[in-house]
Formats: sequence, C-alpha cells, structure tokens
Amino acid sequence: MKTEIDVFREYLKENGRRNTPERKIIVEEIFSTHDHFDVDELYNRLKNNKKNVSRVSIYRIIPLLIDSGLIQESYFEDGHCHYEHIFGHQHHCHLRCINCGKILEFREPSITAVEARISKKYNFEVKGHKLEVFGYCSDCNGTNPKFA
Amino acid sequence: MKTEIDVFREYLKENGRRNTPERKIIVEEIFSTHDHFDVDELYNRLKNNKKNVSRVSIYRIIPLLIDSGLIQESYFEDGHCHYEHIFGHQHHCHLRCINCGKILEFREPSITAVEARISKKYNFEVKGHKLEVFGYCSDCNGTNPKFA
DNA sequence: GTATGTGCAAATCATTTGCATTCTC
DNA sequence: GAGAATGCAAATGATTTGCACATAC
Repeated sequence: MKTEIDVFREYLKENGRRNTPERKIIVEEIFSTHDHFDVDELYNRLKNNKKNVSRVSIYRIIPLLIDSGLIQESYFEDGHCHYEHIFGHQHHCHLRCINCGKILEFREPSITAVEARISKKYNFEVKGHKLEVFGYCSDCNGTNPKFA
Repeated sequence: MKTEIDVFREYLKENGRRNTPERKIIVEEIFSTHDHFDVDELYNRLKNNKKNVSRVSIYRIIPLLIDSGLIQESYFEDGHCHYEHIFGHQHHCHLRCINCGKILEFREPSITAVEARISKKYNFEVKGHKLEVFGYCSDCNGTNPKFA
C-alpha cells in the first residue's frame, strides 16, 4: 500500500525534481495528524519536534504538494490560507460559523453527481470541489451579532 | 422596488452608521456591472470615472457591504480576495480552471437541499454557501500542464 | 559536476492602523 | 457640536525573491 511519502517521491521523480530530506520531513509532519494546517502552524510543529526546516521551504514545497494531489487549499481565514489533506482522506465539505469561526466538517456525496453533470455540460476535466456552507452555529445562533 | 442603494442606506441607519457620499459612490460603482471585482479593480474603476475614494475607504466599506448582504467574498486568488454581488443576483457557483484561471458560473439549485439538511442536522442558521468546482477547462483540457 | 534546493535577509504586496481633518446627524 | 468617517502615511503580516552555499542525482 502506497504511503503519502511514496506518492510524493514518485511525483518528484516523474517531474525531475529532487527528493530532499526537508521534503520528506514536511510530508511526514503534515500527515502525522488528520487536521487542517497553515504555514505558521506547520512551521511551529516542525520546530517543536526539532525538525529544522525554514518557513521559506514550506512555502516552496506546498505548491508541489498541491500539484501532486496530496493536499489542497481548504479555506482562507485570518489573512492566510489553510490547507487540508486529500490523500487518504474522504472528501468533506465545511460548515463555518460566521461569528465564532468554528469549522465543522460534513460529508456530502451528492456533490459527485453535480460534478459529473458540470463536467459533461462544460467539457471540464473535473479535479475536485470545495463546498462551504456558512452561517451561525448552534452556540452563536440567535445572537446574530454585529461586528464592532 | 428597492435598489441596492436603498438597501444599504437602510442598513446604515439601522446600525447607527452614516450615509456618506463615498459609500454611495462605492455601492453604485460595484453594481454598475454584473461582474466580480477586487479592491484594486474597484479602485481603478473609480479613479477612471473621476470618483475620488481612497483605497482605505474601500477596505473599510467592504465589510459593511458584506454584513448588509449586498455582496459576499467569492474566491481568493492572486494573493487577494475577490467579491461578488448577492443583491439582485441569483446565487451561482464557480467552475475554475486550474491552468488558465478562467472562471465560469453555473447554477446549482440542489445545494439548497443540502443546506436544509445540514441546517437541521447541526442546528446551524445557514446564511449561504460557496461551491467551487475546479479542474481543467475545455481549452486546457488534456494539456494537464505542470507549473514551472 | 551540474543544476536544483535550502535558508537567510531583504523586498513586495495586500491589508490595517494612528492620527489629523472633515463631515453627517 | 459630538462622534463617525475619510485619507494620508506609516505599520503590519503573509508571501516572494536574490543570492550564496549545500547537496541530490
């Protein structure tokens, strides 16, 4: 069974890129949890584990991870992008609270049908989708708060 | 029939905010086309029309427009956010080409059912959604290009 | 050996903030 | 007239780039 490291190594080879220790470290760290991540978080996780990889390298490696199909951009919040795993994870959608920022995940298989329809209609080679539903969560519900 | 200007004026009044000429100019400019926009584009459109409104004011007024329900964040690309109209527009989803960046719009009424289901299941007060399908468009299809 | 990758420091770009001035209510 | 809004200039924060050195192939 192929691991994410295998997938990435193959991707690098196919594309004439090099298999460096930093790249392996980053892939391992990203897939060591099931959670979403952002650059800063990832950098700190690496630092705490005494893995020395610079922020710059993270920025440079992320596009490769996306292109290789291991991860994708998930949502943009607090001025920066958040990423999520694709490899080894079922696709899921996000439910975001406009007030407290909480993010829930849910599964929505019916989108597959939408993809198929769209693909045919627009002659698109569909690679994926992102569905985000936003509103007020059960805690913030009814408050309907205004920002300052 | 209420215009976007009316809606915004009411919103301002209800929230104890002021109805300034800059705010009116911005709303008018945004709704003068049916297109998506970003801050820089909007700033330049205003400038070309000899409407003097600073970039800072645009940044400050956009959150009000979102809160008032006139516009919403649409997608994040090229390092900045793009916005789209809600008022006077049927909701639509986006189809984005990973290669050339082209964005097509399509209607997908079935998402309403998804919203209702989610709303009930998670006790969420749903305010809207964003669905983006990405892949290679008919022009870029088959190329499956790699970035540099 | 060569070209690619890394990491530092500096640069860039979008967005935010401090503050004096202007204007709506 | 008081509090809010504007616009400038400066600050901030994320991301990118130039460059010297290191290293995978």
